[in-house]
Amino acid sequence: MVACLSYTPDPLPRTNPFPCSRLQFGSQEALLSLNKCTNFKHIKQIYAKIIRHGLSHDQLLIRKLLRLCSSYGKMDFATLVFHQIQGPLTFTWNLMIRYYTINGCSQQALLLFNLMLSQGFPPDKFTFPFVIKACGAASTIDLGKVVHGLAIKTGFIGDMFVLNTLMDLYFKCRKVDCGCKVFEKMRVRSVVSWTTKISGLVSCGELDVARGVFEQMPTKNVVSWTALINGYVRNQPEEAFELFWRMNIDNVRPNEFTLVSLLKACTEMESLNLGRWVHDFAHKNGFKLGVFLGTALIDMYSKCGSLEDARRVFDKMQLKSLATWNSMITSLGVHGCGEEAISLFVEMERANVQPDAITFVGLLCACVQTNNLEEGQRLFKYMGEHYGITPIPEHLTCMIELYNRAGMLDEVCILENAMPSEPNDYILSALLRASKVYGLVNMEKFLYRHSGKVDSSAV
DNA sequence: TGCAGGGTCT
Repeated sequence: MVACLSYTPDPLPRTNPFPCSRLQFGSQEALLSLNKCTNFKHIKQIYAKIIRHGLSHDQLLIRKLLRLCSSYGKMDFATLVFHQIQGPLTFTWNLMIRYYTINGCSQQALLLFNLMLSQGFPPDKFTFPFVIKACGAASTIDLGKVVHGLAIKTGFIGDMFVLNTLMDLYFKCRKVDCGCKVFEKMRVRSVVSWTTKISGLVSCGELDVARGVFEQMPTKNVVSWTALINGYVRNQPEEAFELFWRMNIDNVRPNEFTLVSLLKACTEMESLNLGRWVHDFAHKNGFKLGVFLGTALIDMYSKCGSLEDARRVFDKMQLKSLATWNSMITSLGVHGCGEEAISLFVEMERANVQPDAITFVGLLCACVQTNNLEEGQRLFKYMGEHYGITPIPEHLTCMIELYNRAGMLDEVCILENAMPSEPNDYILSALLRASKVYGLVNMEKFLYRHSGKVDSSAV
């Protein structure tokens, strides 16, 4: 968390180290160069040039640079650049807070806000939504309440963006009453205010209340329709489609978000025909096969039983995200195509896509499906040694299952070292299966050591 | 510079 802020870069020159340079490189040229940047190395070169030509005081230029660093996920370099600015404007502080949150560094965002205040830089109406979002991302409702108080004290609480973000924070932290209170106190409400309340209630499990709020909404747009549709996907997928038809009658055009929700509903219903209909609808209505829609289609086809269609979508996708690769690898694995799953993983590595823990869940599941202990052991080792990925319960469940099937219960016990303090139900089930089959006394002891939930009669 | 809805996991 403190990594970015405690990062101590080599000192950079604050003045032009090449005052006699004859090169013509002003702010305009620097901006043009930044606009043409295609890789991070290029950004660093331009920054060096900015320093050399004494342009580092130009905050417009620096903000552009920070935005590029953020888009490349290079927040360590952005931190270095930011701390070279003498007297950053509130605008620039705001952007840094926002970029930290976007890049998953919400703690750094909050630390930077604290630094901003302690150095006497005044927050403005833009600062608060960014900071409140950081509180939400860091799940710190207590700090969120402090920021709420500060927004009141500084007079920015009347801003609709601040109120909408606050409401969202309270709902995301399951403080339904506080979220509703913010909504009630709003003098003016936008479609975003209403939609924030609807989606907030839907995550808090208050679907009926959310429906009531939706019906009261003066103006509905595609986001509000999709928020409600999404609420029905898991437990009442048919109702999600009913709402979709109603939305069409109301002449609200669905977007990619809507179709992804519908595909999830198809998956819940295990309806390949309906899934094909959504795919066809997307095609006929000119939707591009983007990463979200494409990945949702792969998942739907796979879970509805058509691995061939899933693979066809995967091959057709021009742009693939990590989730896309993971979805296809998992699909191959659960359909018993273990070798193909591993081949696709090799292809993924060749494409320079960095795998994550979920990739290895898919791969290890593929090994379980095909009873391939040797490959499972190799991948489990490779995951840690090559990628530094720490095993999560899903990996351990697969490994226990593999060792269990091979009758290697001593190996199961070795996994104890990697076991979380409170193994989840999947792990306990896998261990129980192992214990039940082989009736090992040691296993019973092991289970008792890790959970008070297990009844000895079940073993 | 801003606020709402989406994909991969035993």
